[in-house]
Amino acid sequence: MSKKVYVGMSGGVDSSVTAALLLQQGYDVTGVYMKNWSQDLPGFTCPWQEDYQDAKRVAVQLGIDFKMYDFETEYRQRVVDYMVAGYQAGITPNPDIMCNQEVKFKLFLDTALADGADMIATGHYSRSQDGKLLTGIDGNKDQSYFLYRVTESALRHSLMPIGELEKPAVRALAKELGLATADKKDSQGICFVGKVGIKDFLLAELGEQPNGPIIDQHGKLVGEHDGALFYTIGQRHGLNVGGGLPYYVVGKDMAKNEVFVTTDLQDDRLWHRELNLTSLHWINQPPNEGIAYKVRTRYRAALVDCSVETRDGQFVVLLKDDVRAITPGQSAVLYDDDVVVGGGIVI
RNA sequence: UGGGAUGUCGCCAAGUGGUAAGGCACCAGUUUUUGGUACUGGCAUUCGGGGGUUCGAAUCCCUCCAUCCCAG
Repeated sequence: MSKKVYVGMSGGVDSSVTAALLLQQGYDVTGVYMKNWSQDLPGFTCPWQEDYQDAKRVAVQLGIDFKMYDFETEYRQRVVDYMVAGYQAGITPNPDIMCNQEVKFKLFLDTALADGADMIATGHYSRSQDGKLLTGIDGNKDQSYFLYRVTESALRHSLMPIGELEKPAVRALAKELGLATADKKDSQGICFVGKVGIKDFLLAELGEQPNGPIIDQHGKLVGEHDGALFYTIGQRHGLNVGGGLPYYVVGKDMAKNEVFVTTDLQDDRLWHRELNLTSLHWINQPPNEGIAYKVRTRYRAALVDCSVETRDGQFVVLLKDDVRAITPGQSAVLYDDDVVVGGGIVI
């Protein structure tokens, strides 16, 4: 009897093709739409119903079973609240990483298994092999960065067939199969952000924030911000201060509600050669000191040569090159060739 | 109150008689399953106000206003 796979179908092309491929490969496929968010926001109408319809349409085309899991409550608690709390604390969290850790590869997996599935599958550009997480073949789309917090056991129950393909091939396949989502524009990870903008979202969640000073590299007051928590390291726009060169955020003092900026691209505060990580997560084995790895400090950023060590009980990544705008709350992911070792959150 | 300097888009800033550079910010779009970055495009009929000279002025003259600095 063929294996029963539950495919997370978001209503996008990637997960549509994922389902189609698994079907071709002989799996007993069931499509599942995860309803994680449905709330409209000021100036934003949540498209979840359309997405649901698109996913269902593809399922019908493929002739597979289809169902919906409602994870709104959990998504709200484990992803959105986490994100909002992070911003309030002055850091810049990555909600999509949390979504994969908590929702897709925990809640969805557990629910699917309890429902009778043998495996789950997602439309990530990444590969899951023997409990290991590998980069996607398409170096341009590789999404393994978002998945470093997934566990080995979850990977053993997960399939990511799209990871073997390049994006154009996925599109072509969707077209060839005549899938309803073939020409659909790529969607965002979190439906409401990207469309609404993180600042507007936080404003809706937290309300107006107290204004505070924007201070440049000479200690000079150059402007006023409308809430330090809205700004992140390396950010250039949104400060509303001009005059010659662009200003980049290099730091914040949440207690004093101050934002520090610089016009000097060589400013020490903008470049780092070391990363201190917390909330470490290793998929199979922890990395070894003295071995060369590569690290990625933000999605789609270039991989940087590095090594690791523990110093005074603190896990440290030593970079071979300076990296710009290292941001607390963001994740650093270690790679050993095309294998994702794991990573942690920047302090 | 004397003496000096300056006033060009929200900010910085070219332009000293020939019909308003550029940068920042901002806005729009592209890239992107976080935030951010980057890229592309848009953005002063007008040069502190009012007179005058001239075919023609932000650029010359007069005057008023504002700001800054040094004196006191």
